[in-house]
Amino acid sequence: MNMIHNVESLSKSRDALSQLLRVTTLMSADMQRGLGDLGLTQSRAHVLWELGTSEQLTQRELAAALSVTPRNVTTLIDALEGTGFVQRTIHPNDRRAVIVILTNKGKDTFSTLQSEMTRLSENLFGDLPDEKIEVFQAVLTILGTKLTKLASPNA
Amino acid sequence: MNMIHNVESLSKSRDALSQLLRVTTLMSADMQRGLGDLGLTQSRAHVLWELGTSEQLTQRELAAALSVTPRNVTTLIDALEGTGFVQRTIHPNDRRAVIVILTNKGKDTFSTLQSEMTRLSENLFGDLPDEKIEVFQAVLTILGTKLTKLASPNA
DNA sequence: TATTGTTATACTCTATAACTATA
DNA sequence: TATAGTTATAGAGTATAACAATA
Repeated sequence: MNMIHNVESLSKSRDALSQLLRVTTLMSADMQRGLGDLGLTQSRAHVLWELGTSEQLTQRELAAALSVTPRNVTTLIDALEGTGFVQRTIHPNDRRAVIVILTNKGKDTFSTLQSEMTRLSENLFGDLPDEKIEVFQAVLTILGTKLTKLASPNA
Repeated sequence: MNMIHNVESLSKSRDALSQLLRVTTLMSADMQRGLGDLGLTQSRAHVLWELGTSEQLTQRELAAALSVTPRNVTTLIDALEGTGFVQRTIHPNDRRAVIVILTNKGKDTFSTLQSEMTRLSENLFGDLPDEKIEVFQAVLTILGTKLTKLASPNA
């Protein structure tokens, strides 16, 4: 397959990656602004998102879901509990474990996050023709597969 | 334009955004692994990238290029100087200013970063047909424009 | 003996405010 | 008076290691 060593192909790939990184940066900045208005950081919003999706989780489960250490979860839950988004409750069967649940404020904020995600997605993709979105998503799926393999080469 | 309020369109946009975020996360993790092997963090790699692209910059210019405070640049340059990637030099005309340049190690590492970027881009896009890449990039360009407008609504 | 979460400690990125040296 | 960079201070995310309580 000679194409791979073609100069034009090289810069095409480079351009695509550069632009993907640029959009990534812009999107991250935009989301960070929005989260700040809600009194959240990205890490704390991740916690809220997991809890909103799963209803309730132990800190251990949160650590796994977020791919961070249990110690880190302690910090995040301390902060989210201090600002009233979540609440620690005792596990009915295992007195070592802590179950974290959303407060009413946490639930409301999770709803807002969902709405904001929808709003942003419509803002970004709502006026694009279906065919383009489909190709865009197809490419993203391929990239996701490749990146997942890069993350765990044994898989 | 009724399409925007069509349920199918809504979930299509949501799916596209979700997948974009997923790829973003995977890519960030992959790059962070690679940078760690080089003894760099993402922030420090950004500094190296700017210096590699511009040859030399004052700390003030770096702060502007990275969109961080001058104080933050001090921290980053302290760290990069301590690990041998960059060197502070005096400004010939302005004794208040510090010009930061890459050491030989810094130059070598910048070359490695460039190679790694090319390698990753080929890995991700090298075997995709041109038409798909073109649509993918076209969509990214549109997203970039919209996100830029979101960042500065007055523009 | 293994697991859950915490205390202890440390590194990194980031910011604002006050200050020094220079323009 | 304005600018470049630093010291002082602080908040936030992250990690490892040691430890307590519980399984």
